[in-house]
Amino acid sequence: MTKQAIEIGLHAVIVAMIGNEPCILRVPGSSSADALPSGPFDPLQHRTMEIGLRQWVEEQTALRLGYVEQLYTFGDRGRQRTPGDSGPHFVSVGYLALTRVQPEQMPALRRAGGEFGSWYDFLPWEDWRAGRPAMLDEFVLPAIRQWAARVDRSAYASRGLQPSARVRIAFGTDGSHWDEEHVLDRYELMYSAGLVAESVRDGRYDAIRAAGPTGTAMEHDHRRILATAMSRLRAKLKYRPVIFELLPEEFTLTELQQTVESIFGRPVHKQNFRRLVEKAQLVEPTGASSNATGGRPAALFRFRREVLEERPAPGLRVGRRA
Amino acid sequence: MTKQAIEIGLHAVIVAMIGNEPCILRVPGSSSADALPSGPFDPLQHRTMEIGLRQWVEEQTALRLGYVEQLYTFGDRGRQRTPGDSGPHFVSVGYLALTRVQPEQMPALRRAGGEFGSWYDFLPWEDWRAGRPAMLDEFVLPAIRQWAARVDRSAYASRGLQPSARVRIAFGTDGSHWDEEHVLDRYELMYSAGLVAESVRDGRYDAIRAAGPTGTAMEHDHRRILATAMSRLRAKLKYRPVIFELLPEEFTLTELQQTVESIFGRPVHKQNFRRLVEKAQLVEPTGASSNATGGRPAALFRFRREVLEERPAPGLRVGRRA
DNA sequence: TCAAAAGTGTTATCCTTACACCCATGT
DNA sequence: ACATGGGTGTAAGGATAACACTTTTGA
Repeated sequence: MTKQAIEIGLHAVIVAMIGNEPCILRVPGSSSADALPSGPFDPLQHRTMEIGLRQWVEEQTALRLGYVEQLYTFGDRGRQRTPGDSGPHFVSVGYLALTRVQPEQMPALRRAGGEFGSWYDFLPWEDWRAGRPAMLDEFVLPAIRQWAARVDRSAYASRGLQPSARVRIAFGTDGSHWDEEHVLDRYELMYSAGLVAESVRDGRYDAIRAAGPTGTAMEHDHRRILATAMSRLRAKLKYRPVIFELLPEEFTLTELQQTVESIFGRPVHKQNFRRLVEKAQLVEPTGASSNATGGRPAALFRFRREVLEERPAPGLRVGRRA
Repeated sequence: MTKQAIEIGLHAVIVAMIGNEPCILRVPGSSSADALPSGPFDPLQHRTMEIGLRQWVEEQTALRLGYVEQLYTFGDRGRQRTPGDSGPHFVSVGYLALTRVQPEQMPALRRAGGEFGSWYDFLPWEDWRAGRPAMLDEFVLPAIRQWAARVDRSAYASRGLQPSARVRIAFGTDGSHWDEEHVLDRYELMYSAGLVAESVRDGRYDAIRAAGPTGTAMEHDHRRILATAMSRLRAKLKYRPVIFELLPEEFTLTELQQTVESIFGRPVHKQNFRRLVEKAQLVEPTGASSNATGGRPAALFRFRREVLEERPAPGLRVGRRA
């Protein structure tokens, strides 16, 4: 066993709702691109990686993290492109973390270099709340189909599905439907097809057409980690009540629905959503109501923590279509 | 950033069917306990950890791995208990891998030190194929309930669910049903309650009653990694056709059903299972039939690889009950 | 002819989806 | 009164779960 000087980096996708927008904390990267907040893991100081992560995030940002979940560990040599191959090597562990932000926390964050921005700035094609994004048909799909047709049956496609089949499933074309959980597949296909700035930067031979409105780039593979986090969170919502980690203590049903819609990136059906919430006994009325929005006042609810003890998989299994 | 000499270990839960038993490859550990096969990750040699894993497994065992999936990364200092706190530290990455074994491969494996054994040797309470295991009511549940009652409302239970609620959900008592996917929760509760040999070995203060038929112990936290792998595989089967990685090219529907039952550790309903397989168009008849079992000959089928291109989540969504 | 396993047909129930209308408040 | 968002009832269709019997072979 050759002993390598390996360093472990922890990268966090820290999600919070700001207004109606699902946002992530971003920091300036060492190049000009944005980066995810990250820190080292020192096994001398912290018993587990999650404890280490919580500590440096809370120290540097004063945010209290709620739900935290490990996403994936990348050991790629290509990740950190040091020219030549000696020197330390990196392994990075991605984490998803949910939190709440008060407006008064923002200036302190900004002084520390961080800032919350909509996650759809980075992956704009994932936002279907106002309908199917035009960029898909105008730019992404034509380009990616062309790429897929070119590499189908090439060495690249030797193992597993043909690229064009992967495109069909990931992007919901030709009879498949758009599945909001396939965020990572879509990002990876776009990367392979040279449709995001990162593929050009990484010098992939396929990167020949990176131009177009394909979102803000990030350092290293941080946008990939973000895509992983979105996939996981969108999936998780359906069987765990983590959505309440993003909401205030009290909220209206419409706020709950809008938060779900923001995360899923698509509208959901109002009546069915409410029936679902009611049947799952996820919330209880506080008795109070809110007239903040300028129509009929809405009843306020709170999360019924007891469901955790009552039901095996208390999530929001919202249906496919709005 | 303090630079630590950290080593990355890759640990593999390599699953294959032998007869009707789901088996994992086990190797002798450095103490007397069994261990999972593992190897170092050297970023100089391998571009990604998965490539590294495939290579040393294939070199050492001559097994060709099919589906491979990363499970979880542990960075615990407590894992490798070097007395004192200097020296190298370890991070271990767990993997699930599926393969097929021919009988003629077994002697070579054994010479290399490895051997396949039923995964239920390690987690016997997970096997409900012949009905609810008696050990649950005779030993596990009384002991674990006693532990839960004792630590409820103690510091241990400060965050999240009360231990007794966790027990209720994980073990399906008091109105909950047994969910075959909760393998990891059950193992972790048993570890905390001191019901497996590992908790005694690790010197946990709760480890006071480790005695009883709670399966073969493993080195370090390998049994925990196995539990993670079982959870993931049982969940995965429901939406990805990975079961076919464990079956021969041609198989009867009963063999398919028995393989699913072995992995899930419970019987499934025959007619509904067949209807499910048919509706999902997962298999096609080869035309041939097999009279190996001593009754009416069974038609042989093969996996229809095309489903991968046709359906978004082609798995075996078998129902809850037999 | 009987044991052993393969293979099928039907129904009740629940869940999902889709539909459109009434209600309470502020301006 | 009207605009704005809050809030509900109902029915069709499909999926799930439960039921028991017939068929084909080898011994």
